[in-house]
Amino acid sequence: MQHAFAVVLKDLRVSLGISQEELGFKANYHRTYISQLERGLKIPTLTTVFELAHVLKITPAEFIERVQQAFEKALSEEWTR
Amino acid sequence: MQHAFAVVLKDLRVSLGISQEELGFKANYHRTYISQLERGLKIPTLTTVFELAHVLKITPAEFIERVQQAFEKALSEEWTR
DNA sequence: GTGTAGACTTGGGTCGACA
DNA sequence: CTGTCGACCCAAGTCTACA
Repeated sequence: MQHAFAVVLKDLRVSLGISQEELGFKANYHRTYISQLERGLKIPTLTTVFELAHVLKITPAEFIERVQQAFEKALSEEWTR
Repeated sequence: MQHAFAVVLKDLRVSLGISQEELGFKANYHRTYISQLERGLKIPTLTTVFELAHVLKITPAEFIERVQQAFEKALSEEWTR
């Protein structure tokens, strides 16, 4: 689940063509924290998700939906193994 | 924003007709913590949102969407004052 | 059944430095 | 530009108890 969030976050950031530094700066989070999020080392707070979504130009709900899908996909791949 | 989450959480719980105790039990969180969430004293982690959504029989994305709407509504009411 | 208080542990989030 | 380390602070989440 932390991993699902991590992947989606990185995908969104890369597809915007911005760096971790830039994302961190715009969302008011430390550069190293973004790094930790993208590696699934930390899991954000709801408020953090809202801030990140804002910078990533996506609604929080859409953001979560993608996490959900990535999560379920990971689960189904577990099952079929 | 914490307030928006609080309201939505309480609404969902009440509409299911279950107590804070029961919600806490089913989602594996302490009773008093649910109380704090519903009063906007604490803001949950993403994983917590997922667990709560599960017990509340709603998808995390829908859950967040409702929070979003409650949040924007609160903002617009600020504006028009 | 819920609010609140206080004390406690874990993990979110910061920050500087170096590869 | 990113990963990682280590130290730090504060908020998430627990738990007991009493109104």
